[in-house]
Amino acid sequence: MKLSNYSKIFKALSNEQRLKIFMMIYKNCCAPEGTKVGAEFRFKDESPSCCVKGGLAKAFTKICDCMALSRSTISHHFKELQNAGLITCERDGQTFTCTVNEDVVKEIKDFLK
Amino acid sequence: MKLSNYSKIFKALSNEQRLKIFMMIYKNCCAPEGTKVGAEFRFKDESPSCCVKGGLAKAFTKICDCMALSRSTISHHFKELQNAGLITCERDGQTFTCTVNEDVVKEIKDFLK
DNA sequence: TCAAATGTTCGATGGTTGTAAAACAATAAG
DNA sequence: CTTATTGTTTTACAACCATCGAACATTTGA
Repeated sequence: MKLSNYSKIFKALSNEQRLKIFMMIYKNCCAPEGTKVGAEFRFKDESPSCCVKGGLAKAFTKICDCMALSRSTISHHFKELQNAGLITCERDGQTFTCTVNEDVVKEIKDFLK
Repeated sequence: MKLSNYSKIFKALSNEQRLKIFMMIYKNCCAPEGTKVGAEFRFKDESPSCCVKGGLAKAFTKICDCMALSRSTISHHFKELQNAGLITCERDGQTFTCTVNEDVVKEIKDFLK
């Protein structure tokens, strides 16, 4: 991966609100089976461990319920995260499903040796 | 570490030029003994493996020689990296020595589980 | 059919950022 | 002593960014 690509990823994570959005998705999708998600990144009215492998349903709505940002802003942040390659979103009718691109996360960790 | 702290670190790495500066220091200071530094992050007229544990001397000048940026801009970028806690710089007379805060780097990796 | 909900797109706006030039202070070299 | 080198600070400016509200298209529910 090129350097500019890494900086693009870091830029996507450089805004605190957007980082929170990413971490909520990340922690709820990518933690090892049975891991408890810390309070900081837990969705509303959701049990402490709700790790959903293979796509988080209703991601947009769930995030909206947790954050004091307008829907248009949240939509924008999702776009940025997609654009950086960190997540993939699919919308089928009213079902907005979101996946973390774990290989990209791994590349960041490898980049920092 | 607080979420805002992580976003601050990612912001410091979100600019491509600044990321390059950081990586040049990082790869030349923190690689395991004997590691060859890739061409991308090698200083000018320096051997492929020049890993300097415990502080890189003349970091500022070396970076200046590698990049097409004004000295004031590079100074600014160093400040940002320091401000994010990624590096520590010390100036004694004409000797500008620079160290990577490896524990901070480790925290980022841990953050991404 | 009508209303509510879900996400997107657009336009505006205030704030932040990357960059350079110039002036500077401190040190080193001739 | 004078000049060159190093790095900082200040100022300025164009580009970019985060945010919102409004208008919108789609889909679901009543």
